[in-house]
Amino acid sequence: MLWSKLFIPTLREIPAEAEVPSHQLLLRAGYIRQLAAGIYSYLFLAQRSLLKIQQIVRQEMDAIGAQEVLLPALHPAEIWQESGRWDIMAENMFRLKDRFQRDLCLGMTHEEIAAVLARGELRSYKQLPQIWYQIQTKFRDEARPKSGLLRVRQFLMKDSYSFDLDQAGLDIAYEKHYQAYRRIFNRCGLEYMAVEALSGAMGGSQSHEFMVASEAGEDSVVFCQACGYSANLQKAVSQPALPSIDDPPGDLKPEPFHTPGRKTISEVAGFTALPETSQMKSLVLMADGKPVLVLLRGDHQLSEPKFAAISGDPEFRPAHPEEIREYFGASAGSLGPVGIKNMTILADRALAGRHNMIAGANRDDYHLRNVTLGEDFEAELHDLRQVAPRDECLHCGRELEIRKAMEIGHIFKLGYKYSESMGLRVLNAEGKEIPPIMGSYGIGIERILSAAIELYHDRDGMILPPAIAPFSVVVTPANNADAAQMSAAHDIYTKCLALGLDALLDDRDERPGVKFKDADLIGVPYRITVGKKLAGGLVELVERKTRKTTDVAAAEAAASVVQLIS
RNA sequence: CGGGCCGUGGCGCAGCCUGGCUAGCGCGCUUGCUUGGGGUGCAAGAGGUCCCGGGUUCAAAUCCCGGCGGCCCGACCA
Repeated sequence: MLWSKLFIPTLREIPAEAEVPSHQLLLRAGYIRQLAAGIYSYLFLAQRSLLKIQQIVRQEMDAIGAQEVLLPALHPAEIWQESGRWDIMAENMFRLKDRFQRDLCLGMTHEEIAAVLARGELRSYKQLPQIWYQIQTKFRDEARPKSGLLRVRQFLMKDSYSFDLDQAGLDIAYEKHYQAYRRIFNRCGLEYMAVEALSGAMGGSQSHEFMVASEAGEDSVVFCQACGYSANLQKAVSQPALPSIDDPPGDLKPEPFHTPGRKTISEVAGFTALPETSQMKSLVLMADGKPVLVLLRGDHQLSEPKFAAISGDPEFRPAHPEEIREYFGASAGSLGPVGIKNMTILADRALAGRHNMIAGANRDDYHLRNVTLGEDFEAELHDLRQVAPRDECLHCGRELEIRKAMEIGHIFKLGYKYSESMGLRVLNAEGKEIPPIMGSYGIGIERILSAAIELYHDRDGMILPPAIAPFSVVVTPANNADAAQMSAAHDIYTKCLALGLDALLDDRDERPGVKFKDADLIGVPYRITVGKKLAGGLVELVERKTRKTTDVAAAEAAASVVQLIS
């Protein structure tokens, strides 16, 4: 295509609202424009790149036998009420009414719709397994859209749904997706990790997230360089770093002492001259309307997802001050497990085997020393803590690393949640009605582009992997006034097209500097510069990523690019 | 939902605190000349409901009240 005819509105300056690199560059390079918070128009370059990504996704989904469909984006409320998610999705779902005042919503995901389609059509085990996928616009009324295309209210998702006769079948569908996702992200040129993840509001048993390490990400991943263990911080497990000092020996009895005004762990640690690892942290949470006392080592943080899973109440909340006073007779800051009989006590495993620790005395401004789990009080032991820096890998002992990351894909073994709630049934070989088992698998299309930009850019612009760049090569005559250069550039451009390259001819009547800057900005992987060396029959082949420049014969230029890309 | 910042030609900003002439600068845009290997130089132009509504005042971009919108932090997040 001829650049002079295209609408590629590049900006010299960074729009004030853009913070993260991908957002800044998408705006500057003329890929996107904002319509409202979390809602963007995709201009020519973005659309071109997104179509390439979608094509890769399609090819790999087709390769595992998945069938492309297109489900509605507009859903009647009843479907979501059946699964119970009409309420669960709360404010995150866009809702509207039709002219008859019937409730509708815009689809934020499609488990329900896929299940409804399946229950109307699937009758026999002979029709299984099935994998249906679509690439479609999703709508989510995010509390806080941010970071350009990273968290938006309308976006493209490849989502697929598998239906199998039994667990073994689901395992196969899951593994197929896992491998297909690896191929997709590899082909898109991304460096990524597949990590263990929580299922969240999706429900289900097993789940992996595909993550790209980036400071712009909103998640944290924990991983082990030695054995390859990796998990979302929400789910990760670890061996905690040892306490800073040994516990006092002996079987000592709890003993109250005055701690005026010392409420936080660090205040009590300072006051007692004992490290935070010697303190017992007491949290009071309300789960299913009942109080639960949670105990952690002083330096540890509660993992809210783990507590939600253990308590069975995803809607749990911290107890209010009045409730704490009612149950403990003291305020937060002086709470502890000794003498507490009126509620469940959960203790983190890091407290097992510890002796003579410091805990609140359930009397304002008093704490107890010499508190020992199993002797002075009883508690259920669970993994309740969030992995912290310096923790060790549970599998191999190596120190774990924690990094910020962005999610680009997520796969779930759903189990029977939707088949049962939505009444999906097929006859098995024995003629008995059974619910199929489901899986659900998603890829954020725009996030692949955003992640690639976050990973690969420099101060001049994007450095897109060739597979997802809007163009593979740009042919740039340095001087439009030079008829020989222009004509040679045209020839090379035509040859590129003939060889199947996505080529762009920068025929704009601009100074060479402008053309070079723009080419760098929009991230075209290769540039063929037709300039003064043409007199000697040579042109320059420049690799965007390395800036490496090679002189090649004008007649060979197009073929050289083909060679580099394949 | 809590906290913070911000709305002034297409973009980046100044002016506002301390109200006052015709709202200014850089970039971009148009035209002409010039230049032609990393955002060329010169000249002449076009382009603004100062987010919206109300109030105070002789006078409001500026002060006050109320909205709307955008960004960031936190909470939330399949």
